[in-house]
Parts: sequence; structure tokens; C-alpha cells
Amino acid sequence: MAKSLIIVESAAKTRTIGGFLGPDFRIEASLGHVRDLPDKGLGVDTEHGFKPTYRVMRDKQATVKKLRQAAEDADRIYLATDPDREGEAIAWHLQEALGLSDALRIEFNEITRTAVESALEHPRRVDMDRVNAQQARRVLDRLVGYKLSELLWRKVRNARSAGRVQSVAVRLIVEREREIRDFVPQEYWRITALVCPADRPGDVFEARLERVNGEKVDVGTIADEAAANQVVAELRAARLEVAELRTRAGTRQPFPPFITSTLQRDASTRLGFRPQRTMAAAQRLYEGLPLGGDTPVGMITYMRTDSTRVANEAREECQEYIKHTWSAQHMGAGRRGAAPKRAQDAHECIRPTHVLHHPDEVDRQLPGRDHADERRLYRLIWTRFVASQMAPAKLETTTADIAAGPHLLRASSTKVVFPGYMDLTGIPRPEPKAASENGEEDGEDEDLGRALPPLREGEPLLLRDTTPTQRFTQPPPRYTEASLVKTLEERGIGRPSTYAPILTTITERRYVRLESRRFQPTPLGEAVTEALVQQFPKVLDVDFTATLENELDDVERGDVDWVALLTGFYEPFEQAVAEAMQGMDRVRVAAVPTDHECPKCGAPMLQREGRWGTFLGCSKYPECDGIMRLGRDGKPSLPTPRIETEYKCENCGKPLILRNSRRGPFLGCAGYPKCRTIVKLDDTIRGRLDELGIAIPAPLPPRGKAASDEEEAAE
DNA sequence: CAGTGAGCGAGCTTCCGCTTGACTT
Repeated sequence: MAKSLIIVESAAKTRTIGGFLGPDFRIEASLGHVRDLPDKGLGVDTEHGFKPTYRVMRDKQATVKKLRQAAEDADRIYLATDPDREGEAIAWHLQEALGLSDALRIEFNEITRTAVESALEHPRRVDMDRVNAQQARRVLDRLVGYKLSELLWRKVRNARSAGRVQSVAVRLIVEREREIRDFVPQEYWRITALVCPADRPGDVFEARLERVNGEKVDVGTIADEAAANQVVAELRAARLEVAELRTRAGTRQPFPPFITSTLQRDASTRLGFRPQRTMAAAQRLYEGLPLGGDTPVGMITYMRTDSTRVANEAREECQEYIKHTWSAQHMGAGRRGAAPKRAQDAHECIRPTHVLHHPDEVDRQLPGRDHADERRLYRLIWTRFVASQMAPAKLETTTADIAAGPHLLRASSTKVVFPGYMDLTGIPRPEPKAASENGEEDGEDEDLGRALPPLREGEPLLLRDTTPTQRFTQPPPRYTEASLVKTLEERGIGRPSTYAPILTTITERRYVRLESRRFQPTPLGEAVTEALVQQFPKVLDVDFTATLENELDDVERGDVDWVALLTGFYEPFEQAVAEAMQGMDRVRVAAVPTDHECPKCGAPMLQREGRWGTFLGCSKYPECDGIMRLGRDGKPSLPTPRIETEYKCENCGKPLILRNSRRGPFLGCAGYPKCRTIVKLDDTIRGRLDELGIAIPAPLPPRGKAASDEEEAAE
């Protein structure tokens, strides 16, 4: 029988699919894109229909060679890249790069035997409309990215990059900071009371002030202490009675299974993992762990997805498990989350490959530090998925409205009538309500479990105590990595595979900084954003990507030509770039005053963004050139000393200077940066320097990550 | 690798989205 070749995107998939299909199929992976625009130069001919120049990517040469060989040996070739826009483009690039004329394109969006077999029965040709939508996306990103970056090189010292995604991410952080800066806190008061039935002083419960003179309590209702005291006095003078008692049945749904953004968010709040760490652990779970033997077992489905879809087989397996472990009543409909705006649905949700791989079992089989992250993340994924397939909890909320003269107090309690999924996740306990962060997190916390004594309508009550509390409205919180990812996803900016890299990019470019796990813009980030928003309001618009996606959809449907889309965008854009190159003033980046003193003259130092990082420079510059380096931990230190030696440069004759670096001390030419001569320290030189009494310093501490990267949230 | 700010204006950088690399022991 003839041999068939199937090309997929990821290496882990080749193993799984290989298990479904017989020896007549050879499965290989492209490992993502294999061709792209060149790094150097635009790679797009803007004069001639935006014709792109594609190259096999440097790190894919070997892969392409291997695939080419495999293709020659095969009688039939299936391109089984992911069923989305990028996957279609990868299929086309493979066809081009491997010189295939008659490849078949197949699609499956879950890695199950039935899905793969049915895909093989319905092959088609590569869909060029879809490919063209991807080309439009790719070319537009190149044009925007390179043109804006090149503008910044000329106009803003130390600004290095801009792009459709990164610049908007920075903008969000900059604008949040402005809101915080401009925020004026407003004082308001809340009043709670302890009350009990007149004839049962033991049944004390808490009620909160709900209405004042018929008006619902809001910020501004009780604006200061005098007003609060007056209401308290009126409450004390009033006769209290239960005005209305009502009971309402409700349900609480489990969360839908994880997608990339929610996984990153939950792992951040529950485990204290940063998104990069979460994705690395998820990747290891996906590739497989040596459970109970040496053959690795893929523990979870693919971790870069924006879909909450669940394969039927997995749903059924999970329902069986739920029925067996709890009861038939515990089986749920399997809730799907609200799809993000631009879900492409190429993959399922993130779930365990088999619910029978219980996290307790995984803990037993993979003890020790090596797989600690994977164990914790797996438990999170497993629990979230199983809970999502369970029945909702049934709740009963009792509310008591208490008349108190002209005012109204209210108390409520919620009882769990049927726990449903809460039999797995536990019942959330009532917590003292902290000042809320303006709804940043899902604020779905009723007072579950808080009890109300038995009451009757009309029953008189006694006021035992009142507590007025002064509060202030809070500014919106700074973004965390997790909340920024959430916002990006909601606005359709970036993709599951790029959320974590975006965070790295904007930090590495020193547009933003993480302080206590919250993003703050740097002066550089603020200056760049302000200039770009001014000159390119359309591209910097948070909704630009969403609009673009709609246009790409038109291209995918074959309604709009991709070159026409690009022409429409590029003509005004190029004009704006040309104008900015000409007319825009150089952007000045503010220096930040600090309390540090200049090591040379004692004047205060300014924090500045330099070519290679943040540093402190004397505020008397250029009269005083005092400088200190600034470590990642924010601690200043003296710059590396320049110690002249008796050695001379071979190339220019200038003296060699003993310098230090992260790789250790070395001799560098005094003519640097014009002359870049370097001499390594060998034993002879070390000996000679020693004789001269010149101390050889230890290497500088590595710049890389500070210890704070490993910060973990409380268990 | 060093260095860092202003400007001489050499020669450098840059996008987003797919995937995980592995010269040797």
C-alpha cells in the first residue's frame, strides 16, 4: 500500500496521531511557520502590489530539508496544519517550500481518532482566500512595525520598536497611569449594624444600611462624618422591625474550562506563576510526563487556544467519571464560556487528556521538585475542567429588609441547597469584604454560608450596635501581567501564542516596568506613546485590531482583495509617516528626580533611560559627569572603575584599561568605542597586575532576572 | 562584554504569529 505523509504543526501531535493511524502513514511536524519575510529590510514591494519576499526561516532550514525528503518518499501528502488563518498560511508556505503541486489540505480541531479519520475522508485544496487574509495581516504588521520603529529611531533616543500590538499594550498602561494620577478620591461612609430579635438577644446578625430616607445608599449619599453621625443617631432613635422577608432560589454556574488567557490569570492569582512560567509548565504537561513508566504521556490538550470547546469523547468520559464519583445529579450540561471576540476555534479548551489521570495520582507518580510546577498547574486544569462539566450549585438566598424610621437596613444569607460542582471545588466561604478593586476581578462573591436567624415579617428588632466606616473611592488599579492579558484578549489584541511574549517585549524595550507585580510606564514609554498617539491615532486606537479583523474576514470570504485592503491602509499611513519624519520634533524623555547623591559633587541624581539600561546621572550635567549604575533591584552602585595599565593597544597604541564586565575582568583599549581591541587576562597578565598591586575585580553580577521573578503568592 | 546624558551623524536596531530548538560530553 502507498505511503502517505501527514504534516502537522507541533511535534507532540505527531505522536498522538501516529497512535491512531497505521504504519502506512508517516507524520511529521513543521514546528510552526517555515517561511517568513526577511529580518533585514522591509521585504515588501510597496510599489508593486505589496509583493512579499519570503525566505525559509534560518532555524527551519533543517526542518524543511527533512520534510522535503519525506515528501519525495510519499505518494500522497496531507497538509494538516491548524484549522485557522495562520495554519492555512503555513500549509501554503509548505506547499511552496516543498515544491508540491498536488498536496491535500485536511483539518481537524480536536486530536481524536474520529476527528482525524473523518478529516482524511474530506481533503481539499489550500484555500487561497484564507492564505491571502494571513498575508494581509503579516504584511500590514511588517509595514506598521518597521515604519514606526524607524521613525522612532530618528525621533526618540533609546526608543527601539513600535507595532500594532505592543504599542497599544503600552498605551493601555500609560493611560491607566494617567487615570490614577488624575484621580481625586471622594470620601464616603458606609454603615453596618448589629441587630437581634427583640425577644432573642442571642440571635445577633449583621445588617447594612441600604436606604437613607428612601434613597439607595451610594457614594455621595453619606459624604462626611457629620452626615454619618446623624444617620446613626436616627437609627438609634428608630423602632426597628422586619419589613419584608423574601427567599429567592438561584444557581451558581461553574467556570468554563480554561483557555490560554484564563489559565494565565488563574495560575497567577492562585499559584503566583507569571504567564511565562505558566506556559512553560503547560508545555511540559502537553508534551508529556513519564507517568508510571518511561513513555511520556501527554497530560493536557494544547495550551494555546481561545476556545472553550470540549471534544465529545472527553465530555462523555468526564460525565462517566462524575456520575461514578458523585452522582447522576452532579452531571452538568458542560458550560461553554462566552467566546472571546475573535475566537478562531482551531483547538479545544485546555483540559486533561484523560480525567482518570487524577491529580492525586500524578502527585504520587511525580514527586520531588522537578515537576512541582507541572503538578500544581495540572491540578488547577483538572479541577477547572471537571467542575465545568458538573451541575451548577443550587442556592437559596434569604433577604430581610428592616425598617428603621426613615431608613432601611438589609441583611441576607445564602444557603447551598445542592452543591453540584462545589462538591469538587469546595464552597466559597464568606470573607470580610476588602475595598473592592473596581471590578477588576470577577466580583462574584455573595456571602455564601453566612447565616440569618429565623425571622418573621413584622417582628420587632433591637439595634445592638452601629459601625460607621469612612471610605474613599479608589482609582482603577494598575495592570498586573494577568489583568493586562485579560484586557488584550477582550479587545482582540494579540493571540494566545503571543500574550506572554508581548509582556516580555514591552518590558525589555523599557517602555514599562513591573513594580510589586504591577505595570507602570517609564518616562520613555509615556513619551513614545504620546508621540505615536498624536501622529498615528488610527493605528494606536485600541479598536484598530478589531476593525482590521473584520476586514480580514472579508478577505477570507473572498469579498475583498487583500491588496486592496493594504492599499487602502497604506496610502494614508505612508503619508502620515512621511509627514512625521519631516515635521515631528525630536521627543524629549523626562528624567526622574531621585534622592540619590552624586558620588562626585553631591548634587541630586536624575534617573534616566540610557542606551543600555536605566542609570543615574548627575543633575548638574554637563558641568558634572557623575554617574551611577542602577541594578534591577533599584540599588545604585558605582560604575566600573577605569584602571590604566602599562599595556598598550596593538592597533592604536593607546593604553589598555582594566575593565570589568558580567563575564569577568578584561583589558580594553582606552580608545573605545572607536578602537575595540580586547585582551583577555591570562596568567602572565594576572601575575603582572598583581605585582603592580592592581586588584583584579570579580565579575559583575548578571543582569538577567532579579530574585523577584520567583516571587510566589501565599499558598 | 565596556558604555549610558547633548550633538557631531559611524553603524546599529525593528513587526506579529506559528512552533521549540540542543556543535559535544
